[in-house]
Amino acid sequence: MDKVLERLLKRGVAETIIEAELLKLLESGKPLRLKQGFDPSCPDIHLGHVVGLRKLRQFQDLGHKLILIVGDWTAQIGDPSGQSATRPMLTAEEVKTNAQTYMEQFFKVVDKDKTEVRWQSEWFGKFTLADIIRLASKFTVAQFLAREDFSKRYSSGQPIAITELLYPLLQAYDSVAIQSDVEFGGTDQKFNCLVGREMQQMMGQHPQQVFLVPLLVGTDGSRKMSKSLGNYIGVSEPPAEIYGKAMSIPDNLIIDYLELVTDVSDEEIAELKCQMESGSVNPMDVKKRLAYELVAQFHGVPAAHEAEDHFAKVFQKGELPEEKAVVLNALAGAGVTLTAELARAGLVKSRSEARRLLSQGAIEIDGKAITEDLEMPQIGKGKIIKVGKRRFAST
RNA sequence: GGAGGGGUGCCGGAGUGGACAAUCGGAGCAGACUGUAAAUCUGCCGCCUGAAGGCUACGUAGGUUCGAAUCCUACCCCCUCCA
Repeated sequence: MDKVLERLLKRGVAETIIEAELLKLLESGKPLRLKQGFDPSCPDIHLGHVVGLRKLRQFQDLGHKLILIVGDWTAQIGDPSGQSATRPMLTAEEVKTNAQTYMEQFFKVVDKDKTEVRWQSEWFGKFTLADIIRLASKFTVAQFLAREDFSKRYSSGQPIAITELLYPLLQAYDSVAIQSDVEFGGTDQKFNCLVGREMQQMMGQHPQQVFLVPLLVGTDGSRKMSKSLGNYIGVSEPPAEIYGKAMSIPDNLIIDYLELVTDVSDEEIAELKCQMESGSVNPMDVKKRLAYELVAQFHGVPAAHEAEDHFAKVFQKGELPEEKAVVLNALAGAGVTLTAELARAGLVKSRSEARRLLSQGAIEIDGKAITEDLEMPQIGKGKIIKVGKRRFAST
């Protein structure tokens, strides 16, 4: 196997089905049709998605073509791999704006010129009940119960909606509709992708290969990265935010992140790992490298330098940040207190929260903790206010 | 169609007439310690108020009561088992 292919098929890959066939396809030189789905109910892309998207990019760089499917029909069902069976139906308008947001972020990683966007409604819009029955008739309940998620819920008495059984069928049919050669997804997509293979075979197509990437663990260090768990790093977050969040991940995740979402070479990663284990390097420094790489990837090198400096200054040396986005109104009338102003500016959820933070010594003005709620005119202009660990405002 | 169980705060889950803004656990937030790591310890964890206090909350709507998450009535929703 040549070096490029080896890297493509080995690094940051959980499983390929069937590897030998995929390799043969890649070596044949034929441009492949890569399939990636997009759920329009959740338009924001985070690092967890990036793992797969980077792989797609690597395939594209070898001349293959991505077919991005907007799942405007499956979105109405809700992917059973989460627990939430029911999802609000989206209006056509919402789907459209979500798709736009998604693609803005998507093409930060993926090559737009080698991507074709298709909507499920192109084919499902014409579907009839007869079509659905025909699809469903090819599968059995036993097959679906083989899927871990379903079997678990079934045996523990959790509900499984009929529509959830439909989900894999629809996703599988997408593969038929676009004549997919390789479907991409996280390991939680394995079942759906395999149904796709079967469906294609039934329809007289060559079954697609399946390329599964590992699920990235979120910043909390325990659960998979997801927006709803709040343990994610979004690709369109501001540089300082990405840098800061990266710095807050547990040490044991550093290597995984480097491997899955950066271009740092295997050799270097191995070395860093070795150094961390032997204690010859502070894991924090490796983490800074990671944070830097991430910002550079999504915002460019200059932004990465800036974020690095900012972090070192503000958090390591304890200096105050120069300027911050949130500006409080220092000229508010007498009687307008800091807590009220913080709540108004959206830095805290409520005045109660602000007061709580205050009493815990979590609010600082120019680096000095305060415990009393001051009125804005008392604070004056040009001060830096720090709330908790990472919220800043200025007057 | 029949029988039974249940809907409580972000989640899980106690509570079965007053002491309940609601035990406890998890998540989250903050402080100490640090490397904005982990672990640990401490505090907070509906909203308004400096506080006393008030307001809104235990599926929905009514009712009983001095007083209801707790009792009654109706309605909505969910789950399990049998057919």
